[in-house]
Amino acid sequence: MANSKLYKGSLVTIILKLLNESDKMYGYEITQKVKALTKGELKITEGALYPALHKLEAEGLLEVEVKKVDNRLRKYYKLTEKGNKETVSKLQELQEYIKTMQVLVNPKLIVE
Amino acid sequence: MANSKLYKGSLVTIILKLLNESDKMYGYEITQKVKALTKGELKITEGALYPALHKLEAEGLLEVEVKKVDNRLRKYYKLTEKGNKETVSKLQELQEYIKTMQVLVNPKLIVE
DNA sequence: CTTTTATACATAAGAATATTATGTATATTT
DNA sequence: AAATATACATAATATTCTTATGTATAAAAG
Repeated sequence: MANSKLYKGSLVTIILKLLNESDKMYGYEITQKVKALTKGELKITEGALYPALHKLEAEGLLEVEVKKVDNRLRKYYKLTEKGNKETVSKLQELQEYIKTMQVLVNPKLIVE
Repeated sequence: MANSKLYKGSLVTIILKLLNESDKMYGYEITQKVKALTKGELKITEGALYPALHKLEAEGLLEVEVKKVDNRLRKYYKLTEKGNKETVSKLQELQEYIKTMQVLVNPKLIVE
């Protein structure tokens, strides 16, 4: 997941936001979408993604629908109502994080 | 360290940048400085800070000078030359991270 | 004047998150 | 025919942090 350790902790935010836009997505699709959007800068590994999806489902933030396409399984995930709320919350946290880090790293600027 | 998991991975960047500005600081001073700059939003825990400082020292990014002030020990840390270079690198990574996350989270905006 | 809070270090046990490696299976491209 | 892409999954390990605990001195509060 990129050369930077900063991405640690960001995966759930990314998953939720992508599902928030695309209505429903399957795991492999998420990895490809992230790769494309970031021009290869960020690669979601399967060992991180699938356990994360399972956890979000167990928490009731995602619901699954299994489909067979071209004789292969796809597990489509979509946000529940709870998942939508959590998405908003996670995006706010991201904005807070960015603001706080800019204060720490550019202490001479006042960031509104 | 705040309510958000996003800070995971950011501690080294914070430490290096603060030392880059203040010439030398001791551990407790770092915790107080971060608390003050972020108005209490971010609190560096000792269980995270001290091992991180020891690791940075072991890697040759920091050097230590022990002083006794008011009959109490202080371990002053300052950046080595290698530490200065790493600071620049970590700050670039932070800017990259923020840019990438904004692409993922605001895919309709083009971020330069 | 005694207890609490602040200063200042440290480490160990455990939780959380991700990497790396491995496995299964089908479809497509070389 | 072999390699790559699609699509899922998990186990072992690494990394980072939280929580809890420990030591010790100084200052503030009751």
